[in-house]
Amino acid sequence: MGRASAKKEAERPAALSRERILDAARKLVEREGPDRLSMRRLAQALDVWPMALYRYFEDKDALLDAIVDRAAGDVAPPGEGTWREQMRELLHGARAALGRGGLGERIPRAMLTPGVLRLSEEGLAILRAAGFPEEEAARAWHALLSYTVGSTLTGSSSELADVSAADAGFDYGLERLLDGLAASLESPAVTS
Amino acid sequence: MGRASAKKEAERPAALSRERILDAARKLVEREGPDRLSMRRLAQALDVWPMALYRYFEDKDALLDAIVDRAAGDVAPPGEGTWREQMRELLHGARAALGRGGLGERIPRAMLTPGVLRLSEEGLAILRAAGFPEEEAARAWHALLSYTVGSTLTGSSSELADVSAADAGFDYGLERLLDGLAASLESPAVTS
DNA sequence: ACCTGAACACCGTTCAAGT
DNA sequence: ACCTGAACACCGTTCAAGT
Repeated sequence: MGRASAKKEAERPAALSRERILDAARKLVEREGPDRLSMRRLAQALDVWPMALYRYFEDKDALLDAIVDRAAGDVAPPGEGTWREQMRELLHGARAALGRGGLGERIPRAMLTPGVLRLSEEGLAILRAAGFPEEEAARAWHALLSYTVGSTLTGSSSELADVSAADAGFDYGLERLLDGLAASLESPAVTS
Repeated sequence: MGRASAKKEAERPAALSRERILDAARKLVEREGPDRLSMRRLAQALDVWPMALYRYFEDKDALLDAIVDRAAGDVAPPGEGTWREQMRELLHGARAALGRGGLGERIPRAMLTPGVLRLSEEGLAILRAAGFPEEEAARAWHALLSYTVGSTLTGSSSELADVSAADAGFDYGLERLLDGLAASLESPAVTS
């Protein structure tokens, strides 16, 4: 960084960086949809040749993983409240972050990136604090995340074009799932 | 069909048809994954030029919709039993059918195809028979389908490579969701 | 170290024929 | 009616330079 002071500011269009590439990629995905994201188009948006991107990301999959990573990492940690309130808050955040541009379907691939791991840790912590034994907390989190990811896909479907209807649909199922989890917390099953 | 008897059987490699194309496409997706399905490769597998396929499907999306349509249509209708047993059976079938080759993420697009509509009708019928009012049945089905679709994605993730573990994970969340729905059936909420 | 060019091996799809 | 060819406008990515 800055090994010799540039003669003039803005002489070069700002050096490339993971950060700058991810910002541009996100913008492109949000504006034109995930199908329109190509390395070539992204490079063009950054006024750079396509191959320049490969110095920062191994390939397109790595770039998409990084987008999901950052989106998940940006989900706000829940505030004070009961475990149900906290879980609701966390998953609403996740749904909003992953819904943009069909990122949900890429979650499985990116499960082990820092951002997604942090999100999962947050979810697990809520469940542990609620009293779920470790193993059941893991299963409960998996169920909640699966439901949320599934909802980002089916929720953008044609019959639920209405955003608030989609939200209400998500909340209905989430409350039922939380009800079921709460019941299992009160009277644990003998097995499983 | 057969406007003049062919001089010899197997003189021509069997005429193209939607059925034959779909069979080949399914085989390709199951064997090599959905990313490997291209119109060109599919045409090659059928020993035909790429453009021949376009006489049977408007474009690649239409072909993929048809694959999902047929997969959903092939899900066995549930047998006798309680509504929970029937729903379990239906969704296990759906999960198996959609899990093959990442078809789940294409469900939203194909929501209005006959096969997926039939599947939804089956699910709604179970819920209506269980006593859910029409509107709540629709929401419950949406939740159950979202969870199932989400599970086909997250279930194939790295940490759950073990199939039986993935199945157990799916069942855990499904039972919790069914518990929650059953509870709502017994004591309906004032609103929602 | 970082970016450029050209090239390779693919895509989906249009359009104008062939039979 | 059904399939062929060639072509167009794209892809992701490798490789060998340039500065």
